[in-house]
Amino acid sequence: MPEGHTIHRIAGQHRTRFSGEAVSVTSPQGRFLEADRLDGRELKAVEAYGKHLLYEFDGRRYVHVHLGLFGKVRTAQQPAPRAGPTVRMRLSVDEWYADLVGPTRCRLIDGDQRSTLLSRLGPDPLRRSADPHLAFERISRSRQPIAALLMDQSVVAGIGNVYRAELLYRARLNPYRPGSDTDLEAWTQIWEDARTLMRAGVRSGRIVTTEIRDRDNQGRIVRASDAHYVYGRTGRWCRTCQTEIRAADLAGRTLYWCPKCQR
DNA sequence: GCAAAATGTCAAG
DNA sequence: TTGACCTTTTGCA
Repeated sequence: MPEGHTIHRIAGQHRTRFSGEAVSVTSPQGRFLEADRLDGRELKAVEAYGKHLLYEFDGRRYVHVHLGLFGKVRTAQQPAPRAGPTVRMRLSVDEWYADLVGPTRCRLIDGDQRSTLLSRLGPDPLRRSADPHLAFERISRSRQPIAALLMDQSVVAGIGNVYRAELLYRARLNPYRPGSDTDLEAWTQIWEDARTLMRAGVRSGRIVTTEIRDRDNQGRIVRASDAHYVYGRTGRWCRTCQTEIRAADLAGRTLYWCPKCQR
């Protein structure tokens, strides 16, 4: 499920498995009408920016994919099973196929539209060239709660509801503090923490923010409830201070925090 | 078997 | 601020 780490993970896999080849592009569901125009063309590159995924084909044409809340990509070895009516786009090469299901966006765009899209995104902690100061300029001048700013993709690209909650907890920051209360040192710490956690997310394919390993000594995947400090832990006890974890609605999304650790 | 919720975004009012 | 959109999974009868 999709925060920035998921998108970068998919981009990496698809770059390796599909780019540099002539790719069969189809829309079994029929709703990606432009699939025909790309079918059999060479895929030049695959890039992730925040939560956006871009497949570049000849002539600066791009498939822009956004998974939204429910979208998924399934990548596996051939032979591909018959595609059901929910598969918006299928990519196929000799060895691999990938099915895109339930995206909020899947459309063909040109270079100008790509530029417009990228211009609306803040720095992405998963991209080497990202400049955290661009985000700091927005945050330090805003009276919006820091929790809202971290979710604003034009401020920082790629952070979602889980990373937001966990980053604020790890920084011991109250989510309702105005952005303007954040000094550069505090922001730098959050940014570096985001890079660390999100890179680990790209590697493992899951969000683990607690100081545990992805797998225990027997190789079993740790329980999801053990992987987070506050996200999804409403009514349970804070690992650090035993206070009850709170949840509230902020701009239509559920915010989680520890009222004692994050004063 | 169905309702509700989920790691998201945008447009309408 | 609310509703629409897209799909799968979970929890409750």
